[in-house]
Amino acid sequence: MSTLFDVHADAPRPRAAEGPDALLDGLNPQQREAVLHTGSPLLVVAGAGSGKTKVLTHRIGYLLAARDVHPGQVMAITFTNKAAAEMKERVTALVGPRANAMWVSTFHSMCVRLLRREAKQLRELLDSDMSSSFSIYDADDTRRLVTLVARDLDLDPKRYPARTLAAHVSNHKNELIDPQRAAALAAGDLERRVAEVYAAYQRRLGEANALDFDDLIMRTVQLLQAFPEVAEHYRRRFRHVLVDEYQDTNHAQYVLVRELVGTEADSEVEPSELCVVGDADQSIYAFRGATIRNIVEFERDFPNARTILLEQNYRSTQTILSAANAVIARNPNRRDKRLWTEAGDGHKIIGYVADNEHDEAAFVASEIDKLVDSGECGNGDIAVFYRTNHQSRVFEEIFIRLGLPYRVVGGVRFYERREVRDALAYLRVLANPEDTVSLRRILNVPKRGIGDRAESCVSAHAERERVSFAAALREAAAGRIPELNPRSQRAIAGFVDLVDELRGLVDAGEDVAAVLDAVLDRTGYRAELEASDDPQDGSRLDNLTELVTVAREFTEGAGPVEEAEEAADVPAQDSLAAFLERVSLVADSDSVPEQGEGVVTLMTLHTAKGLEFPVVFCTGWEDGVFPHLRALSEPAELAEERRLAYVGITRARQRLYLSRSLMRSAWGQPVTNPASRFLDEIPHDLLDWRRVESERSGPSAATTWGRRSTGGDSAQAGLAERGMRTTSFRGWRSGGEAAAPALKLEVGDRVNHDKYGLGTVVATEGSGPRATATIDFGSAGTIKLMLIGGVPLVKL
DNA sequence: GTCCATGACCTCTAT
DNA sequence: GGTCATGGAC
Repeated sequence: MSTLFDVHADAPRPRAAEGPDALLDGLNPQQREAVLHTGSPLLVVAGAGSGKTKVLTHRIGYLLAARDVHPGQVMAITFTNKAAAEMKERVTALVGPRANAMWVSTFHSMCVRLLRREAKQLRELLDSDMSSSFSIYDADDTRRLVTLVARDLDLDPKRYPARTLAAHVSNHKNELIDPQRAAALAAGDLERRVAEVYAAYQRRLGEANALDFDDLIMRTVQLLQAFPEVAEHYRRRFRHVLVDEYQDTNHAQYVLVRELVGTEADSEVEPSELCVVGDADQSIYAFRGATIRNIVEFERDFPNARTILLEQNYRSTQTILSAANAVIARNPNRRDKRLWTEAGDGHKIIGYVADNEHDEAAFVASEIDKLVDSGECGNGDIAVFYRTNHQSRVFEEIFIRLGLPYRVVGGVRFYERREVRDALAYLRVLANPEDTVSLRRILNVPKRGIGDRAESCVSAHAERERVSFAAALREAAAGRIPELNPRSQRAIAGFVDLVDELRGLVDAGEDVAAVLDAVLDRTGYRAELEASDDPQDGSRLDNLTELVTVAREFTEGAGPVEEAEEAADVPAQDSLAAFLERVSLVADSDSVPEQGEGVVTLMTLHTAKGLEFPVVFCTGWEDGVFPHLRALSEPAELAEERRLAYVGITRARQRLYLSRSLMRSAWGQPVTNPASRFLDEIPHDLLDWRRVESERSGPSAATTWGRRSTGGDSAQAGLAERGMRTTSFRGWRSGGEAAAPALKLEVGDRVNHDKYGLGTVVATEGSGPRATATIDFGSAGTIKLMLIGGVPLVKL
């Protein structure tokens, strides 16, 4: 979690102090050309591991050091906070602290920043009372609001599930289609319904003073287009626009970039210099609207554009690159690109066929153990990848059992946990009283006697009187809704008073952590969890404590300082808004552990993009799992899965393991899957199969073996078609282990662990099968272990 | 109004 | 194997 709010302002000696040419040292000819290129739009096609971040940061450094560009004229856009923070840090290392005046941020936070600055125009554009403290709705909020809207429109939730409706609305927004045009374009029944929902949903968002993720981009584009003087202001200011991961942009983001840069036709201002970096082979977000078109057609979109290809790889061994090249070469219609390295062949790729997913996890665990024991690498050098989040479970189980420190990135995310969302909903209501979705979420949480009946009564009143839900709630509290029974009225009055009281704290200038703490206390939320005997509520409590800590770090940390230059943009009391914005826009990859943390990192292939590890275990190579079942029949989706394979393989620096399982349980049912077609696409001499068939299991193993041994032919066929997870969320997933605690420990007990040696118990938590102990093993570190059977630990 | 049993659908990936 | 929406009992 700490990486989230870290800002490293402390620069050693800026490289630029040695003169601008020092910024060109150590670059290969193509990289150097990309840094030096001046004037016309530039596309850097950067293969995996080809030093694209280096090019971006050195280019910015060179602009500042040699081309007399002021940092305030530079805007750099990425997709994750982590990437933005890294870029800022590296530029700072090159040119010193003046780099702080640059806008380096994600698409989404850049848009939030712009929209908050231009709140007046935004109000005009939306013709609503939208204030600069608008809420940001994520996928879950969006789904809830769509559910309300669909209910209002009397749509059958079976025929028109909220998820489907929300997905269609999202697609429209990514294509910059407004509700009117959606209605005009609608052909079938579904599309007409979607258009209706879209219109009503946008109206409700406006009333709630909220924007969803897609709106952040779409509204920014609309604002720049509707107010040319605003667009011109930004064009005059940002003479250099740089975009990372350009292959992941969707249509709206593409238009946004064009609006920011401007064209010759925008008479007054010369277009700004544009530099985009990307790799079509690593485009894996088509499902959320990203279109490869943007990178493929760059030269058509921006006449005079220059393209530079980076193919030399500085990350992996040639063996790994050859495997990656061979797989990606199967994709049709791609620009040929072959990664190469001077690093030599290195180790062979190790393959393993497991009997089931537990066997696969055990193999991974034992290999990790061997590698770490041999001293070849530490746990922090190792990553385990899988296609879908739920596959992490078996790895977690065995890692916990063995006391192997790990962290799962993503999955059931911290900010998606019920208790965390509840707490944040309170904060959002305090920051934005009109936030209907959040208001309705907390109305009866914890239970205070405001049931469905009372809620729909208030909601109906709001509709009838054409006032907001928040206003109707006040009416209700004042007894002006006759349909409401006195008991409900009292309960609502109590709730309104509670919220007012809490808002008083915000107005009095209390910091976010203090407000959050008060929320948890005065609502009784904390007390309810403390009183509960459900073991899950223990970790809920921990998560809330963690959230308070995050809030405190945010207040004390660099949050506001980082934006010193821009501080005047946002009213001071909006540290609350700033905090909410930050937690709304975090990405999974923002919480990837640092190598120094010494934990094995588990994550999906999607989250792995942009990262690298000395040792990579890529698991679940089975048709139906990876490539995913839903991609098998769809060539475009299969191509995207293949790019995902390419991404996974190219994350590895030294050692790569590929594994699959003959059998795995899905939805509680055992399923057998054939080998992934992508395995056959890897030249056989690059692979060293540690185990190919089951010695124990039955017929399915034989057929799978047969398929593997005729790999060459089927390839043709294929062508035709903080410590552990607990840093940010203490407590593990529920369910699973049934074993009783192997031993009872108390603080102060001395123990001996097979692997970590002697230690002292410093804390214990939970009971029964969930009992854990945090143990200080001295030089081996402080580690939290589950005390279930099988843990190699004895009490002394 | 709250609690609990049932069943659908599910998990693909995520700012 | 989990979550969430729904419906009936109290």
